[in-house]
Amino acid sequence: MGGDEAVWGIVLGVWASPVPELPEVETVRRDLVSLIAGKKISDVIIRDRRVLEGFGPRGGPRRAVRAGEFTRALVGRTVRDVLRRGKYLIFDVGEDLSFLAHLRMTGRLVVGPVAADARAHFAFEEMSQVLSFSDTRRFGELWLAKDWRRDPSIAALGPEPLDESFDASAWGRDLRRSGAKMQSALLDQKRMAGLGNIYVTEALFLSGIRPTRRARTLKSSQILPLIENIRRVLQEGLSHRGVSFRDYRDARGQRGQARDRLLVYGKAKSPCPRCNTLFRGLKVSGRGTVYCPKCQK
DNA sequence: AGTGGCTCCTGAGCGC
DNA sequence: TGCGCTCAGGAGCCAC
Repeated sequence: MGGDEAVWGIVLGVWASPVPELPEVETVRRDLVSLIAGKKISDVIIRDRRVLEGFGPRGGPRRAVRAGEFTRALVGRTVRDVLRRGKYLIFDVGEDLSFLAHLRMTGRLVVGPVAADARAHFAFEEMSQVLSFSDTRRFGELWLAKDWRRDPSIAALGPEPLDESFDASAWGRDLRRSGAKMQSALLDQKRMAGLGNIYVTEALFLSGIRPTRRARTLKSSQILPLIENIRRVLQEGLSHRGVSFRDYRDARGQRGQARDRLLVYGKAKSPCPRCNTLFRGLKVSGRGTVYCPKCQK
């Protein structure tokens, strides 16, 4: 961890530990397409088999994984493409098979020398560098799917906010029928895929909506601006290659620069740039958020 | 339907 | 200096 990050934690008065969201995962995806698309997998090393098991009820393993099954299924396959749905990465290795990755909180997928802390890594033919999956907190997962669109995690996801086909009016109607608080509503991956705490917090600030505001109390005139602001913060994150506080890195191991663009996230007790009122931090349904008590209603 | 609480895990902050 | 406690958080699942 770099010293500047520690200083930031102190300056902000909050130890923000954000995790990869849509812009960060999309940045990794784009990097991976240029780095490994078309490459043939020559070996898969699983150093920590829990990376394949995931978490089920009471934290137990979600899937039974036979030793070697994952490796045998993938060796000799070519990575045809790398796709993204929400915060999930999908490695297309054939009509009949994909492998999926979720970085959860601290996961990294980096192409380079084998990472010292890699839980797993993939080697490719005619390529000296490997794809390492490192993950300090070990919440991340890798798993196989015959048809990724039918994978239960993927199938449950809501629409992609940056898709051209995103149906704003249907989404708005659905949102305004929900009794959930806005912070929870936007974090719900079934309602919209890809948002996490950072971008939800930023989008609500830009929209003048309190995190605790009930979705069904929004005016219909607030829906389109909200969607525009969600898209704006996601695009801003994307164009600066994601927000790095502590753990996030792109697939080349580089930090993203979008942290400098954040207006509210992690800035509790700082003055609002619009009205100078001090931002307030609070928990909404177990999630930390920050808002301006004057600008956000 | 929404929420709270719990699980996985580890490192940072903090009280003493 | 260092130990032990608390907290954070994505997703899944359960209870209310």
